[in-house]
Amino acid sequence: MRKLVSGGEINEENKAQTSSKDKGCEEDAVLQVGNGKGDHGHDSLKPSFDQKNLSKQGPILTKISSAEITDSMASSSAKKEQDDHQLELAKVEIREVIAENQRLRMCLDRILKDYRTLQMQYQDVVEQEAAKKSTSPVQDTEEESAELISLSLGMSSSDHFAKKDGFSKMSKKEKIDEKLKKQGILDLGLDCKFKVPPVEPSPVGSQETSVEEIKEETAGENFPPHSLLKNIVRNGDGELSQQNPAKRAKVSVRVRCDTPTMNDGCQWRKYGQKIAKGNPCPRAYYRCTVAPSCPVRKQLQRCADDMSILITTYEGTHNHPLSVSATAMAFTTSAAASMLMSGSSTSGSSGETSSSTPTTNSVNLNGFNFHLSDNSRSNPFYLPNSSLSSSPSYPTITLDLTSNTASARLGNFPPRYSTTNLNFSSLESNALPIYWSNGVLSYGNPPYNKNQTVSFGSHPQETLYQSYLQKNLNPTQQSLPPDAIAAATKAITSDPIFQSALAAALTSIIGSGGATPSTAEKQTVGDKSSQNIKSSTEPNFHILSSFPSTSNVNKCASSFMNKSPPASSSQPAGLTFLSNSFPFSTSKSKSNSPGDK
DNA sequence: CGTCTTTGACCTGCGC
DNA sequence: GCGCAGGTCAAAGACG
Repeated sequence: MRKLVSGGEINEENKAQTSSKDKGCEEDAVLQVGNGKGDHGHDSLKPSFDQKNLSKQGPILTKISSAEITDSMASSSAKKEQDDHQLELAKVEIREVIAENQRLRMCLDRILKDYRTLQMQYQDVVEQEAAKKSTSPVQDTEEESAELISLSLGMSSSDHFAKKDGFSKMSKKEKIDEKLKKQGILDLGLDCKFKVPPVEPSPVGSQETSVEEIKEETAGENFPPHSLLKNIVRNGDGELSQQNPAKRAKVSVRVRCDTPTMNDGCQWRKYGQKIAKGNPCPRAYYRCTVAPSCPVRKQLQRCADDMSILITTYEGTHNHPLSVSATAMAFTTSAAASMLMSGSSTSGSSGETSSSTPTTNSVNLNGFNFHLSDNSRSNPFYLPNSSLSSSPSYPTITLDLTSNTASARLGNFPPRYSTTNLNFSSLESNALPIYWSNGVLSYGNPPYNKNQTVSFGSHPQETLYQSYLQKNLNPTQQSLPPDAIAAATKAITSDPIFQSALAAALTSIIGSGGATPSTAEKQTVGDKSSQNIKSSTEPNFHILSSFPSTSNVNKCASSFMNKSPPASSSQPAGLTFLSNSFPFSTSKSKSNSPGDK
């Protein structure tokens, strides 16, 4: 409106006349042109203004052409359109927020539903247990449990066999825990759950039922809430296995890293630091803070020999959902721990004293050396100058991602064999060094070739979730005959857990492709093909560095976990691992991994 | 002001 | 029983 009477001169004078203190109002007036609203506040200003102009510069008013008026109208209409556009945008945003709200509500509903289901199952188990207490013989349950593998990181074989030896001595909670395990779920620890299809037709009817139920659950879920909630339900008694320090398993990851730490996707809070003997670098202690009650802890320490090597030791089982990147790491460590636990189980049942000579079983699989070493004696299993291995009561597995051939070593590993090299690798060229530099874990010599071919052996269906060591590496043997080695080779390569460990490790490593995490995350699904890793032999591990949503990842992960190895089928098992973000990424977020600041 | 890190003290297990 | 070493706690300070 003001503009209607404002020529160039008027504007100049107007500015001079309107005092500086009214500048804000002036701007408002201009802004409100065309709005048709809110002019009232400036009505007092306008009359005097207009009158002055009219009286003093009346002739100028005549100079205002119709074209100017048209322009003014046009500009006002343009502003109207702008406002309308903004309004539309706001409406769209509101709609999106409403939709998001609905999605979240549905998610919450699902969680609640699962919670209720699990609560009912828990009650059933409690009731069944109470009923069984009076009637069922302990012997049967012992045999059943012996066929199942507890892979909880933090549940050692000693637990298992202690229970086996004295099942009747177990507390009620322990029994429930045991019972839950019998329902077909292997607790892999670190929030990874494997379900165990019955190897043979199980005499226990409930097992089939539970497996079916779980299948049903997972079919419709974006993430495996049954395992999560079960874990939460179990948490109270799950602590039993985790709180006993002598029975906890540890997984160490050695990686070449020039940053203070590596981001494994979890949130950690530092609670202590110590100078360990034999290592000038202090050891830092971290606790998982994703969930308040999460028992998982980790230790960070630089290798005394090579300061560029960062040793991260994980301990415990997450009792909360993990991010995709954290899941990949947890999956790797838990799978490694499962190997460890399988080994521990072997020794636990044997009751045999350990040999005085430390021995090593070395497995080279496409560059990943899994060293199963006996360090139950004073011999440090892995790091001569590090006290990480000096705790003889903690079974520890070390995933070494630093050397030319990335390796994993099982510390405290009880089997008493002479050194056995089991070489599964037909593609030694894939044994490329892994470097952690500038917050990026690189695999192989740069530039990394994404189309690595990885062989994982064959016939995963031949051993069905049995402890390969229990089965093939009998601790009573002091040395392995060639056929035993072959059997062990076959068993290990065909063990799904072992494969999963490798696949997860490779997912972590290859998923980065040497790119920064942000780049990796930016990759679209269309890039999958370039990320796929083709296996020369079945099964194929399709490792995708990028995926749109966690739900897909979890669906896939659960489908993998639910995979029932066909007992006699020759159908190759195609496993797909997904990761939409690289687990080892540096983050500037304070809440992320410590040392990332 | 809340959260996280730092750091000395304390606890526990183990070997002698 | 004592000393050592690893692990944890908790008060104080730093930081955003």
